[in-house]
Amino acid sequence: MINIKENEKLSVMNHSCAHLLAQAVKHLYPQAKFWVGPVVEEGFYYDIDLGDKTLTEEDLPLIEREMKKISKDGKRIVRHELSKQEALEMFKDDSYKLDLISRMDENENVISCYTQGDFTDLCRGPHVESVKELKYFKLLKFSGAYWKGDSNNKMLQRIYGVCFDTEEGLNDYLTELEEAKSRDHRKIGKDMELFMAHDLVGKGMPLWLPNGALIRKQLENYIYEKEHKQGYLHVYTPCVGTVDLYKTSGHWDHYKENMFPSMKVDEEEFVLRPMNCPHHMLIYGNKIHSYKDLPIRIGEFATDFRYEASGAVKGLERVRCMCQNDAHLFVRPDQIGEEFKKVVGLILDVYHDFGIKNYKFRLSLRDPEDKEKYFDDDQMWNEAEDTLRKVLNEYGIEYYEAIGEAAFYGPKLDVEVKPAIGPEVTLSTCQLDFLLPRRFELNYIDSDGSKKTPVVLHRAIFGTFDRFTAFLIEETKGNFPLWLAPVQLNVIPVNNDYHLEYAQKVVEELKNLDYRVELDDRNEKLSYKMREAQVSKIPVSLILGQKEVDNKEISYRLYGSSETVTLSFDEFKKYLSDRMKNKQ
RNA sequence: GCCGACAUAGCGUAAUUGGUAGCGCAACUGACUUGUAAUCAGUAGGUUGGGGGUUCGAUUCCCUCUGUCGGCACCA
Repeated sequence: MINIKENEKLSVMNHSCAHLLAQAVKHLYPQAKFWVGPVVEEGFYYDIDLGDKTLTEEDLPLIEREMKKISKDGKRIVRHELSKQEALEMFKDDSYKLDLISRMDENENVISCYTQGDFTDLCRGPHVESVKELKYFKLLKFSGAYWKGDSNNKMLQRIYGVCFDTEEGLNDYLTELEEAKSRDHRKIGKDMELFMAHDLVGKGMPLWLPNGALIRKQLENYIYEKEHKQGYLHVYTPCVGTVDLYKTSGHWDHYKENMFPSMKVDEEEFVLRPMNCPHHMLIYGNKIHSYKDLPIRIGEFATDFRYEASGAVKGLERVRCMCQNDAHLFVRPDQIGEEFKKVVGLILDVYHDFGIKNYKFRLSLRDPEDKEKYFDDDQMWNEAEDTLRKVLNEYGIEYYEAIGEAAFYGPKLDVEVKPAIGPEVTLSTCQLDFLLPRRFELNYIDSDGSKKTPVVLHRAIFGTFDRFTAFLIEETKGNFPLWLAPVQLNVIPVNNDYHLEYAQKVVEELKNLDYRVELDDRNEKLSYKMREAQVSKIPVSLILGQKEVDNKEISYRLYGSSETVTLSFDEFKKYLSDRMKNKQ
């Protein structure tokens, strides 16, 4: 999908369109006061204080009509330059603009504003020449948005829209938005019976149905093998811990608002765990470790509970009960680079297997101006951050640095992907932690016999199985590769009276080879069964009739294809096993 | 959590100014015996998300709870 912000021409148009929106709003609601109206990837928005007026669905078409009217009028967009004093005077009745002006740099002598007809807005520009250039736009949605993005502030009303230079561009974009809705994992998850939700279970607590559970099981087996090969030791630990455990880890002080409230049982107070690090710290601490034993990698497919804000939960993507593909790597400081490299390598390997291409690496670093926010060990931070950079550069990976986005306990690498609907989310993560091993007083015996504190890498390749599955559903649109499909093969005899026996034999043989295969022996027309097979996105459908029976062949048709291929049964089995091997 | 919208059969939807709910697909039964995206006929399926209120009467109006959706905020 096109990124408006990165397209120079469309970016200017969308910015101008935001002004056009503001002008139209001002015409319809003279009390309106305006905050900011930037261009974003999806188009533009404007944050507006409408006083007592609350926007409703019906308002958008009215505003849009007014925008068209102004556009037809065709006023030029004229730039004026003002001194800061003049600007303060000009916008003296507009507290929002005054706030913007007052925060502008004194050295920036010139402040600009743009006028189109009866409307003037403070703006850096640039803009299109005239409002008549703005013809192909659409207002998409509206919502509340906190002033300055701070939830303590008043909520303004935000209107989103998008503008194109051609009608075709706009229509294509709107079609793409519709298409995105159709691959939303929540919709496909329901259609394909992958997961469900129920009021009686509660918000953010999806139930995995057999089809979804099958996919998840494949993911678990897959990543377990990968981790096992890299020397991970897998464990099982309880979903609860005492409050004292989380006081020790620091979660009680720093993460309590994201935890379910504690429960008292006899004399102990328990919480549902929001993460697994404390349990894994205790497992490390269960033995004395030599420097020679490190790194020690403790992995677990662990169910966690987080009290996510009610407005944040979404399908499988953001849930209150999740299963993490979690591991904690206990390393010596000199092993950080090597171990980090292995984790990044594993991420790349896995993404390659799943054919995931649209992702971004984000390296979150400490803000050196704000050291108080972070665990205090300059040398550790500097060395670690350099090491992470070095590894990423060695791989030649494109990444961006997010200054000030590090966790307070250490820098981290996140892999971000864009879901069908909504903002980017983190899939994989690898976080360095200098603090937690200290809090649990973990150590290893170094070569000189002294006790040293290990560094911990928290890492999750899939992130959570929940979110990864959500992403996978949207990537594949439910058309899963053979090795993941809940039902892999569907066998359709042409005529039950004559071909059923052969079909049953084929089914049995495929089942013996561990394929998930179904026999469709209902008394329906072949075309009807084929339609159902295609609608339910079964990767391979076999059609077995007289020709196949006579020649001991099979004919198959792939999902989304209109071609039929005929092979000997042996050739077909080879074809299947190749696809399984190549994860196709 | 905040702003706004929504909740009707398994799924997708309809119901005029308030007069106790229709349709399509799926399901079930029967007939048809099928060569690549829907064979025909019939049957059953609903305390209109829960609770409360207004009213002679509520799917419809009001309150509340729960859930869902679009954003915002959050995501040690």
